[in-house]
Amino acid sequence: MTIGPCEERRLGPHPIREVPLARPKRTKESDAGGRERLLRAATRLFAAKGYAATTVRDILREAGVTAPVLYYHFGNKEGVFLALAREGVGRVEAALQQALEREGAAAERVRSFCHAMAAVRRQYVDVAWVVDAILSGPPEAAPHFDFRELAVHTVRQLAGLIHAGIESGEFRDVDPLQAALALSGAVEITARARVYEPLIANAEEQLDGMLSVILAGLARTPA
Amino acid sequence: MTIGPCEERRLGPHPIREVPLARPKRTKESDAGGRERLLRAATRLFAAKGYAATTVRDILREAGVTAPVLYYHFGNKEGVFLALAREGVGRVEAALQQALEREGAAAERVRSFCHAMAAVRRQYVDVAWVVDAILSGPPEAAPHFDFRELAVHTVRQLAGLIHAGIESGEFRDVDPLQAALALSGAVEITARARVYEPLIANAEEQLDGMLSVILAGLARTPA
DNA sequence: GTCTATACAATGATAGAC
DNA sequence: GTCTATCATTGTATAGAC
Repeated sequence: MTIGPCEERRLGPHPIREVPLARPKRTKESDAGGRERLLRAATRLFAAKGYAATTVRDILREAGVTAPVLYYHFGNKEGVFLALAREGVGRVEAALQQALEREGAAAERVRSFCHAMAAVRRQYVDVAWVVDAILSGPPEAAPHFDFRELAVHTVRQLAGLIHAGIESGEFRDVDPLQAALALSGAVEITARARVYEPLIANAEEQLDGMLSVILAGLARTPA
Repeated sequence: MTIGPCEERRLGPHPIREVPLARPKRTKESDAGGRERLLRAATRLFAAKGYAATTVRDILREAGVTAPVLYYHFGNKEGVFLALAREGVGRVEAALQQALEREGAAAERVRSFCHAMAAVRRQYVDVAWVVDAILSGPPEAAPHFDFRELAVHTVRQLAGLIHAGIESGEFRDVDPLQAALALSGAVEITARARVYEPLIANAEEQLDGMLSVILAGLARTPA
């Protein structure tokens, strides 16, 4: 392999050019106050480009407000993210709690819990991976935020459902945690459906198929 | 809920302070040339902080070289990432090809393929999700790189193994693709073991357990 | 192939008026 | 609560010597 200077396209300093920041485009019908608008804009942008790659100016332009509005409500860029993450976690918890309260056979309860996980994860994948990314490394420049706790708690709840199914004799005597992790894996794949795009036409349907495969392995009576 | 100014810690401009860039710390025993050193440093940093949050200066300091070395070899920051991603993909392909060539019962072949996937994913999770993140959004500031193709190809290979198991009568007549996706999910969970830390003591062992659960659902003869 | 020195745009954040 | 104007710092990238 030859060694030599890289000949690929060289760019001038800072390739990402921005439209000259003119008057923020606040359309007449836009309703919500600055706080809400900022939160929504930030969610869209963090999702599309990630936390670090999204600049404060990006958020301002997208929200149609000016800098002091952001700093007034959230203190700084990190504050925007934290507010947004907290809100997201709240909704996830609510959705899962609701799914947990459903009645029925263990297999059905597991199924609807997993679908709820997938739905909520699909809605917040992007926020999720941003938080995750921030958490995974060393604590440098990292907004401290407990997202792992939510993930772990969710798997535990799922394991609880499986444990109940074993107790009732509906499931074989497997390790509930391992089964719960396997099911979470299916949910995870669904949430990342974009990556497997050519393989997954209908994510919800595909998830149901995966759940069937795994639940067959849990059932006491062979399929 | 009251609305008011955010009172959380305000920071001066640019909280992340850098040590005044002095002479790069190139220890005497450091062997490799600039190219290798840069690649290794960038991998570590992208892994810890993500692509966007890692600055060229970070990479230079970590590698112990100066700016022109980077621009000579890779053209720009993106070039460093692409070089590193290409190298990673190459290794993944090699590892999986090797696992694919193993002989034995279908269940065993599936198992070792999944373990290879996990091993290689665990080694490159960070690069993987950086690429993934870059790919998922709209094509803004996105180095064009085909990582999805690798993921899809891998699932297809796994589905092939399962299909063979069905043909030979070892597995039930399930949808090979759904089974392959479910197995990929287990691998994915293992690769993200950090997130589920309190639940996963030994990732490899846990993966084996998950595979057992799923393979039980595939087996023709009940467990 | 690697160094010193530096250009200059974009960044996060603030002051102070209204 | 929101605006205009602006700051200091960081960011990517280059010129030119060796």
